Amino acid sequence: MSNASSTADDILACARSLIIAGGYNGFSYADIADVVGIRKPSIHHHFASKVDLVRTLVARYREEAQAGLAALERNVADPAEQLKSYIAYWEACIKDATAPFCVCALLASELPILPEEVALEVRAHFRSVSSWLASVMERGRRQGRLHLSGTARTEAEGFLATVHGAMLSARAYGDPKIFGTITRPLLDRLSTRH
Amino acid sequence: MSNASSTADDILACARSLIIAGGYNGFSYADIADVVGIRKPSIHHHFASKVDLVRTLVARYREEAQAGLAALERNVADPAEQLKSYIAYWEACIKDATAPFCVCALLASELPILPEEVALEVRAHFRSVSSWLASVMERGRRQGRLHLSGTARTEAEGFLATVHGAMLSARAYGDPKIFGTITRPLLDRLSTRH
DNA sequence: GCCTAGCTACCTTCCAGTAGGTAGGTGGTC
DNA sequence: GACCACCTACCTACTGGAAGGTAGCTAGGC
Repeated sequence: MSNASSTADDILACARSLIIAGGYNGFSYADIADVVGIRKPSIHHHFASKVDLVRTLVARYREEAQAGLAALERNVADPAEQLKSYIAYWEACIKDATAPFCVCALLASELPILPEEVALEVRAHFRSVSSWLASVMERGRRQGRLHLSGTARTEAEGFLATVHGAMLSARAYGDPKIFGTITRPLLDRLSTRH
Repeated sequence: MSNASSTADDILACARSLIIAGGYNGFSYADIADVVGIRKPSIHHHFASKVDLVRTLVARYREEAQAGLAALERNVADPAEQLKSYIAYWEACIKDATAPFCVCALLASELPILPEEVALEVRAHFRSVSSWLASVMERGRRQGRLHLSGTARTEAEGFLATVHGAMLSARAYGDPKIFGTITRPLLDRLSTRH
């Protein structure tokens, strides 16, 4: 194992950024081949089909996301600070434009035409992020660190939706700052010291 | 004029629902031809190119949206009720599944790979809806009918983002009810009688 | 006689995917 | 250590089909 065959990783990384730009039908094997510096059919050596490639890509994205949230749980004690860090992460992604959109949020918008195997992964991502958010909300309320208007679940869904919408607005306006403009009041409203 | 040539309208309507399902690259002329009951090249008689078709489609969508908002201004006096009606409109769209997503919100997610002519229309839609929302927020505050935490502009952007995110969540969970679950607290928070 | 709204037939380009080959490396066995 | 079997990671050449689009025809209406 170790840092073995980086080509497969390069293909995944390239496909990820192409999906972030234009979704499942927004890129081709030829696009990847050009960037990675490999011939088109060689991609099939690493991933049997496009569905296989994207399913793997989303599965890995989900692993990274889970790992990121787990790290947040370990390193940040306060629920309010956890939400702030989550927002700050995306704010940084959008600002430096490396990955200015959640892969699963983008794919979710195309769900009706997505291959079922990919769709399953995308739906699972929404469930796991929203249930993490709900657990943060619940803990924040118990500890008196977050002020919830409704149930933890409702607050979590509203939070996630606003973050996704803020990504979309940042893209639509071509202005990274709008993400912060939208999410800051969201955090303010939840934090107890208002 | 009058109810002339419905074929062009049929093509636009069909393309619209296909775009709502999977975005700009999620449909082809062949798909439209199948549904409309026409041969593929006949579409070119009505729309010179795919870009032309989609640009026309989005322009018409924008006109309808503007007309809808104007009707809301005419028929509903109270700003809080205007927001409620706006939400109710989308809730109905999502529930009966005829057009469960905003055309421009979906296209906005693919902005980086959209033809420039289409991208311009999409960006314009965001600006006009958000400026309408801002004017409703401002009026609501002046009339003491809406309780804003920040500026009218900020509230409008947050409102729009949450609505878009709620559409996405409804799609991701395959559950129309989640749209209401997310947007109801949004309205409650803004309405003065909380 | 011209316009409208279709049609068939065709073009080029691109798409994901396949077939079959090669160069270089690894491990096993006599 | 020579030979062999097998593997990985690519390659070239190609296929069938779908993409958007073009050329040129025809039937019917004002």
